[in-house]
Amino acid sequence: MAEHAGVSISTVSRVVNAEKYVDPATREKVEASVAALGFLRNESARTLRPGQRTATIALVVEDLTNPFSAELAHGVELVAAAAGYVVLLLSTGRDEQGDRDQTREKEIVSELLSRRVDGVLMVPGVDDADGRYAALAERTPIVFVDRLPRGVRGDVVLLDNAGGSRRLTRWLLDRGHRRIGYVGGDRGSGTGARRFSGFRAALKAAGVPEHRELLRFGQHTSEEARTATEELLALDEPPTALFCDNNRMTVGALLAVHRARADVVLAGFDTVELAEVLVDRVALVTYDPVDVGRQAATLLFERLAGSTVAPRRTTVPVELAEFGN
Amino acid sequence: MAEHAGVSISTVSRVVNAEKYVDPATREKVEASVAALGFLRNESARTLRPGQRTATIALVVEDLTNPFSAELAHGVELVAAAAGYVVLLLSTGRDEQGDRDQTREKEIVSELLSRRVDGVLMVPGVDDADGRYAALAERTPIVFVDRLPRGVRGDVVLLDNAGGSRRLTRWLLDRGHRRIGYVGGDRGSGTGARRFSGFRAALKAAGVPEHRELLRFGQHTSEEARTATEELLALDEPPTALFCDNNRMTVGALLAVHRARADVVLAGFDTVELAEVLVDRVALVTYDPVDVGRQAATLLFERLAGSTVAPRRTTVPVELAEFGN
DNA sequence: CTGAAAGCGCTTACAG
DNA sequence: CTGAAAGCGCTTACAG
Repeated sequence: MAEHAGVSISTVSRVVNAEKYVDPATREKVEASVAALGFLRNESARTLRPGQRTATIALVVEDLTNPFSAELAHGVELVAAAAGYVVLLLSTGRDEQGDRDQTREKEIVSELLSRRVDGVLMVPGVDDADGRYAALAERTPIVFVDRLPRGVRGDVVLLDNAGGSRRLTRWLLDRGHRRIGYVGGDRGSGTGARRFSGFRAALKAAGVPEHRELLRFGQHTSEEARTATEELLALDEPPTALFCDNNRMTVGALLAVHRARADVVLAGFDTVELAEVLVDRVALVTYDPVDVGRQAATLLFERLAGSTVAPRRTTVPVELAEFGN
Repeated sequence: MAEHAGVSISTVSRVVNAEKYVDPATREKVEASVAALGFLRNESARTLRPGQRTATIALVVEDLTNPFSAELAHGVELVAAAAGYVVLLLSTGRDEQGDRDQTREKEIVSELLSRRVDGVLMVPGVDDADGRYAALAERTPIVFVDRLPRGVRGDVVLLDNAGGSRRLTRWLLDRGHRRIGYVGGDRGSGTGARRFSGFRAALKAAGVPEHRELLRFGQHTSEEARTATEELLALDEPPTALFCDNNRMTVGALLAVHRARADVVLAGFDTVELAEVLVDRVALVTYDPVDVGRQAATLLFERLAGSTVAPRRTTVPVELAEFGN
């Protein structure tokens, strides 16, 4: 490359980096050679120098087949691309029990550290018992999304899970429902726990007793949710309304209610396409996952720009959308 | 690191790379230091050496908010992770006309080349007029997904678009439909063109004339598809069935048909959750995008393992699923 | 405005 | 089995 242009490699570097103080004629010569040879600077070599960035951020999610993760990733990618960064995508997956695979998470942490990514966006597991996130956070700016694991400091972008659930539950209570079924996923996970606590808080505030036989946790797929809903509907005293704590649950419940032609009102967390045309009355708590990704990435880039303010917590508001005739 | 362990950096390298011919005692010493210091090899430095890989592949899609892309990415990630590789995710986006943004695509190609990714998986635009893919393909193994752009050689994983459309159309014809509306996206794009050609082929084979007034192209969102469907249903002689050429189209058509309570049978390409409970009768051509990603990644890793056979073409079969009472 | 030289953190022949 | 040394492709003071 340098020989082809008849200059030193320092000069090539200066041209490629668009530095000032290069003679226009020299610049032209070099640019001609760059074009002729299809020269593209080796990023690994550039990165090697201390103080140089990889211009790479990583996004760690559980599973991209969940639309939340996919849209989140899209929001992140938009911001990253605009900043000239590139996104490394890693999924943690789940083990047989539906928990986070800790081995895989540790592997991911090492990978990110080895590759010297400039920053990390992560939908974390609920706790950080072994300090794996802390070890990462010590060396790399990190923004957590959707939950802040116990035992780590870091910026975090949260959804208003409890608040959304409270509003959704109140919506049902306002319509006179007292026997509300709960179709839920993981009760232990941060998200599920917060949504359930919002549900309970609303009942308590209204002085409405809980019906333990109407609570179904542990469903992971819409199929499981459908079965759980069918069981609820088959009770001697079935619920008059259902609270679904995420989109999988809502889909399953919709199927069950629709097929049973049951007269049940639905309230669900997350957007579900076509939900509103399936049952007579439904309310959904929604938010824009793309925007969550955008916000989280923006926080991260503020850190990369040098911000050293105390860990920040942003809560993305949720909307209650009511459908039905 | 080397000093901490009291050995040379060569020895550290040997231990970290799990090479043989290291004295067990030395190995232990080094491993202790690695643990104590939290040492993690700098991947950029390793990569710099000629012949070394980045252990990175890139996936280029248009837009991750489309479930097809997201599930594809998941399949890719599974295979990559199993091989110890990491996935760089890049989206091309679309410009105002709904076309691929060529500037962004060129940017992506440079990025991939600069970063010396070991391989690329790409859902490409339809043509390669300026040879941007060819320039990439010359230096990097590449597998195209869903379409092979004109003017490039490369492995490719295709869907049976024309075949699926043919079957779907035949399904409608077998049920006596002769006036079939077509709700389509981009007619020019490889995918859309193939699906439409399958539709036409089936009509022709059955000796059924085309009704030009029943063809609606150019819809990009489900909202636009809904409007187009409403127009079709409002015709003096409306169609008795609708062919929807992708999931966005099917969603829009479902909404329109459902709200108009129209007596229309639907046939659609791609999976649409809950579709079957919305209308009385519907057939969908489906396939597993996760598996498409898995297959494409597998082809790529075969290339990375040294395969030099001629460009291969895989076609992922599609299923016809029939719903309704 | 430009070049020679050091050095980033590794891997890998080459000796020993 | 281990170390000294070269070299990967860059960037960046340092001279000039």
